[in-house]
Amino acid sequence: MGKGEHTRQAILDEAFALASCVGVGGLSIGMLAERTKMSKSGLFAHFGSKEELQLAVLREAQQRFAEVVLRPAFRQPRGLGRLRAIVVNWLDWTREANLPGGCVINAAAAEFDDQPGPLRDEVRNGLLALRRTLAETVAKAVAVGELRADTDPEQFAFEMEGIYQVAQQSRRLLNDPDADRRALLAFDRLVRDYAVDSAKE
Amino acid sequence: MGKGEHTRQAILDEAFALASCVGVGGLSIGMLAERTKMSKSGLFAHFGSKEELQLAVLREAQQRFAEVVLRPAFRQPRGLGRLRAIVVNWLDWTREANLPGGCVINAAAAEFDDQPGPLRDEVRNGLLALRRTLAETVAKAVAVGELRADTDPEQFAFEMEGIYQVAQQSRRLLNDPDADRRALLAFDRLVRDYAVDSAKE
DNA sequence: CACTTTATAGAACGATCGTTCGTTCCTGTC
DNA sequence: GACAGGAACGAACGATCGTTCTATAAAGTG
Repeated sequence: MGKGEHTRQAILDEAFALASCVGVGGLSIGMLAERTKMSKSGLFAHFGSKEELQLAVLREAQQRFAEVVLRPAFRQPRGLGRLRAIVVNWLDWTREANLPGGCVINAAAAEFDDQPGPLRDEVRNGLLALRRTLAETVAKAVAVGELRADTDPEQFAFEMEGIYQVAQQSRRLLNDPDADRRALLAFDRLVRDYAVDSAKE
Repeated sequence: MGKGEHTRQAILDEAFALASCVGVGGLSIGMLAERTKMSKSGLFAHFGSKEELQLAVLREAQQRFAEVVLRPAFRQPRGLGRLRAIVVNWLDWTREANLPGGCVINAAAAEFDDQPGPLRDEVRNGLLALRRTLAETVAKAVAVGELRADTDPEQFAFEMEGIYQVAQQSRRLLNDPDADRRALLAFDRLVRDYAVDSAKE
């Protein structure tokens, strides 16, 4: 629509990339104003408070995640193929989205996990929704007959999340070039354990 | 030795607990002085800079981790028993150590993973050392004959770290009461996959 | 007890924080 | 072309940041 929406989005883009480096809590209006070549007050007016800006960044992150990771994967037919597509997209969504400093969501999760308030609620709800989506996708793979009937979808989603997190840490902090390969290895082992083929124990 | 060492340790204790809640980057001299009932300058003199204080907190964390998690586990004979003891201690070391706000190390890892400097180096070296310790423990379980000879100790350590991270997130952010149970389930599955018994494919 | 070293306090520094206010500028409408 | 509304600015606010100084109080040593 108007011009306001446009600059607001431009601010959000920059805030998104900045938060990726310094964390959602590390965002500052001054720094952001400098980067966008705006005045502090002019920028501030678009959000009304710092917390609202941070919330907007978190919502932006979830939206991009859905676009970059989930949506393309959901074009695959239900089953293991779709599940694996999610993992593959997930592992490099920080490259796909503009995230020079790593996954904002995971960083925010560690940052706000014990600081009650709207920010914690936002990231919590987002991650709960992700777990639900993962579990449902697993359940469909069971329904399709590619995973064993006694598979626990939530446990499966739990372990997938773990694989993602350690992959991020290994790649970004430890500079492990094999992080993605290891993550896929772990995922394949997870799938193999629950696959119908190996049902004969 | 003298009194200086004593108050310095008292400051560090408080800083440790505080960092657990607000993160190592979120520490502030003023807040810490208030909590310890000291003057900002008096407290500051013990460290010389904020960064040095933060480094001291990270070193303290690693030391406590070694004391609370690794040392007791290493009283177990080498093999799967020792490995499992590490996991069990690890999963609730935030309760054992004084960490009201969760694992400082993981939070710092997410915080500094793309901010070069001594802080990043410290947490990186600590986590690398942990991976090494885990991998060595796995290797010993192989040597003892409890895990298959083709086990990749680094891959095993990689997956253990993932289990820990998702357990923390599930427990602290998502308030999942089953987090520890799920983590142990994942670990047992990991062990079963590499155990000599299941070598017959 | 005198003396030296160390530990702590207090005040102030410049910088930056988030936020508010009043004004100016731009944009689109009648 | 006058007018209205939203968008951006510049200046300033009080608070807090990390840090530096100087001075006082305490602890350790002969």
